This record gives sequence, structure tokens and C-alpha cells, in this order.
Amino acid sequence: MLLKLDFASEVPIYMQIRNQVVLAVARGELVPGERLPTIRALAEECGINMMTVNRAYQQLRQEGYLVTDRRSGTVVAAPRRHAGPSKETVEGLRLRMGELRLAGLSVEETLELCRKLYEEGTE
Amino acid sequence: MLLKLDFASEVPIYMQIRNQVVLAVARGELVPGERLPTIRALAEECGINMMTVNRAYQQLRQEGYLVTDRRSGTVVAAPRRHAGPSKETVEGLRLRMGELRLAGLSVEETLELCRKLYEEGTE
Amino acid sequence: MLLKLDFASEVPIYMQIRNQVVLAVARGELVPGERLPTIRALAEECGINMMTVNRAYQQLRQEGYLVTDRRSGTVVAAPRRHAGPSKETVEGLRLRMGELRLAGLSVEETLELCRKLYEEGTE
Amino acid sequence: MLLKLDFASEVPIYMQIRNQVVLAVARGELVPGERLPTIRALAEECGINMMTVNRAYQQLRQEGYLVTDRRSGTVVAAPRRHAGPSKETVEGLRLRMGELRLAGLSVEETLELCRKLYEEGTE
DNA sequence: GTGGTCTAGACCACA
DNA sequence: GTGGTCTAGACCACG
Repeated sequence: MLLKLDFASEVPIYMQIRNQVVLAVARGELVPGERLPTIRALAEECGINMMTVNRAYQQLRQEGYLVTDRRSGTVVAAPRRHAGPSKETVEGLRLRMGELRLAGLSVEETLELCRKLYEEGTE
Repeated sequence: MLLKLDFASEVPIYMQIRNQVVLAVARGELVPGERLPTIRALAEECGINMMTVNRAYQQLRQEGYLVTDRRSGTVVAAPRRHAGPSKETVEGLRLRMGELRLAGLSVEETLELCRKLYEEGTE
Repeated sequence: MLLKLDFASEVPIYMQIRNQVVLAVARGELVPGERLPTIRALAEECGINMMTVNRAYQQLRQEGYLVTDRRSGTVVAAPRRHAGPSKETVEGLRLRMGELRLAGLSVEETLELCRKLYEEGTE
Repeated sequence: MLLKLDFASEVPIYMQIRNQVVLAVARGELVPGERLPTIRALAEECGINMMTVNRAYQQLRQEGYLVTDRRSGTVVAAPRRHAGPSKETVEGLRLRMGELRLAGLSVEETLELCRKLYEEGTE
């Protein structure tokens, strides 16, 4: 679990943790069933409050990315295929598409970028 | 300027305004040079405070989507080609790509969705 | 009188006019005794309000850069050597020196830049 | 943090704060990593509103002089060498050079003044 | 306890 | 009539 936290970012720390865990799962760096660090361990490693880590884990559980296992603590959830993207994901994506268009990217350039970012999780 | 604000959302109102203006420009509903409502008018129309609208406009100005002409108020900025997407846009997109993959969308489905959302601004 | 006005600037238009007249005099593009355009002419040429031009001229008269001549209207004032810089000038310069230092310029680089800008008015 | 505010000045209070913080950093009175007063504390100390201080800090953040650490508040940013001076700084300096020339200062006197002001931050 | 957000006013600078 | 600035509060998110 290599987390890169930017304490000067406008994105809350718990959300940075949430985002990086999602990306790690998507990239296959974290695999279903794998244990995550304990709240205490991760908090100490990053120099942040345990409450902050707890909040990130809670959010991830709520979104279905993590599950709590009685024996082994917090583990990566099994993939939920066919779940379909959440409303937040689609709305966020719509906004990014608009921003890319206004930044001057053609539809081809945009889709190429999307493919590249999607496939970061492939190999 | 039809804005739909969700006062219960955790997204700040000024950011909701910002996002909807970006999308309106991307869709061509707002064209370069077109005047936006005065901060007072928009505030009254939406039942919110002047300062909140002001903040949204400030953000949009800073991001280059709007310019304030000292003679005629706030207008849509000329499109800035070759600007390239901001770091925030790319990072946000990367996150969405990860979420879509984990939601079970194939790369083809994902790119199809991206194309559809991109082309909302095309017609 | 070639004025380049930026209507999107945060600097008020009357102040932009004032600044450009000062620089034109410093560069020798406007010489003592030379007539300036009438308020009406300059306002029309720039597509701005006469009040705005009037305010700029008033400011310049007050600072001693222009004088009103009974016969020929508004003309460039005779140079006031030994007047010494105004408090505003020195305070503004102090601020710029601080900004340059913090932007990473050495004292030599800073003085070289100052010399270059000063001598724009020389030849 | 000794701020001297002039409530009668035409320079907005938030800009006076901005300028004095820049000068304090340039003089080394504020060093990188050092914490600034909270917006509430500074507002109370100066007898002004929180929002006014907030605006000054926002501006300073945007210009890269401050960063807000989500854990510990607002601190002086690390110096950014190679940043180069902003357009505003150079334009402002050009104007001051013109004013000094018209006030009767020779190039030597001007550079001597610049050096003195630059080196206020040296010792 | 920190900054972020928002309100409901007010006064002023600018054009 | 436009945006810019400022006030004196309030509530909330974050850590």
C-alpha cells in the first residue's frame, strides 16, 4: 500500500485514500480477498489521524470495494460485474468529457486518452 | 440559464454552478461572447446569495471559461485550443476509468459511453 | 496615441490609460508640449466612455504629467527633474523587488531587468 | 505578524495583507514551512472580517506564496526557484521604472534604489 | 480547532 | 447598472 497523499490538495485526505484504493484495485495491485493494512498501521505510516483512515475504509465498504471479514479484517471485495456504473461516476465522466472538449481535444484524442487510462488496469 | 441546484448535495453550490456552466459551454448552449446573467440576477433566480454566484464566476474565470469585460459584465470566453487538459481533468478521468472497469464495463462499453457523453456537445 | 486596452483586466480602464500615457512620456513617444487627443476623440477611438478618458486625464494632471493649456487643450507637462519619486512609486517598487526575489531572481538579474526596463525610455 | 492596515487607502484590505505577507516572506521574517495565524486569529487581531483574511490567503495560495496543509493550517510555501517573475510583476516594474525616470532619477540612482530595496530581504 | 461554505445585507469603484 | 469589497454572523466538513 503505497499511498501518495497531498496534504495541500483541495481533495480531502480520506477521499484521496479512497481514490487510490479504487485505482489500486482497478490496476490489479490489490486483488480480491487481499487484506488491507489495519487502520492504525495505515494511519501511522501516513502520519495521519486514524479517524481519517477509518472514514476512507467506511466509504469504500459502502461503495462495495471493500468488505469486512470476521477473521482477517478489511479485505478487497470480489468483483461485482454487471453492477453498472454509479450515477456519480457517469455524471463525473460527463463533466470530464465537457472539459476535454473545451480544452481542445478532438473526439479521437479524447477516446485515445480514455483507452490509455482504462488500460492502465489491464496488464 | 437553467440551473438545477441540489441544496442537499455535498457538492458545494458554487461548484454545481461551475460544473453546469462548463457543461452548457461544452454543449454549445452558451457560446463564446455570450453574456451570462449578472451575479445578482442569477442569485435571485436561484434563491441563493450573490456571493455564492460570485464565487462560481470567479472560479470559472480563473479556469478560463469566462471573462469579465469591464464594460459589459461577464461573458463566455473564446475557446482556447492547444490549452490541453488540466491535471485535475486527467486525474479525475483516470479515476472514472478505474470505477467503470470495476463496475464491469469492458473497454468497448466504456469508450462507447465516453463517446456518447463527448458528443452531447456536438450536434 | 496607440492605446492597448484590456477590458478583461483587473486594472481599471482609466488606470490603464494613465499608465500607458506615463510610459509613452517616459519613452519619449510623447514630448513636453505635445497635444493629447481630445477626450471625445480618444473615447471614440477606443470604444469607451468619455467619463473614463476624463478620469484618466484628471489623474495625470493631478500627478503632474499633463497640464491644461488654454489654447491647445491638454498637453504633456514639462519634465519635473529633482521632483523625487512619489511614495506610491517607491512602495510599489519595494513590492516588485520582493516579488522578483521570491521568483528566484538574483540581485544581478534583477538589476539587469530594471536597467533594461529603465532604458526602454532612453534612446 | 505585524500588519499595518490603512482603512482609508484605496488599496483593498485583502490586497494590503497580500502585499505585506509577500514582503515579510521576501525579508525572511516569514520562513518556508512557518505557520501563519489562522484566519480567525488574524481577523480578530486586525479588527477585520474573517472573509477578508480568507480572501488574502486565497490569493497568496493561488500565487504560490502559501499552501494550506489540511492538517496544520496555512503555512509559507517552499520557495519556487526557476519560476520566473509573473507578467504582472514585470509590467508593474516597467511602470515604476518609467515613473522614476520621469521623477528625474538617473539610471544609476534608480538602480541604487532598486538594489537597496532588493537587499532589504538579504541580511 | 482548522478552514470551507453560505447568508443577508451594505457601500463603493467603475463605466 | 455592473462587479468589487466588506461585515457579522452561522453551520458544516475535516482531521
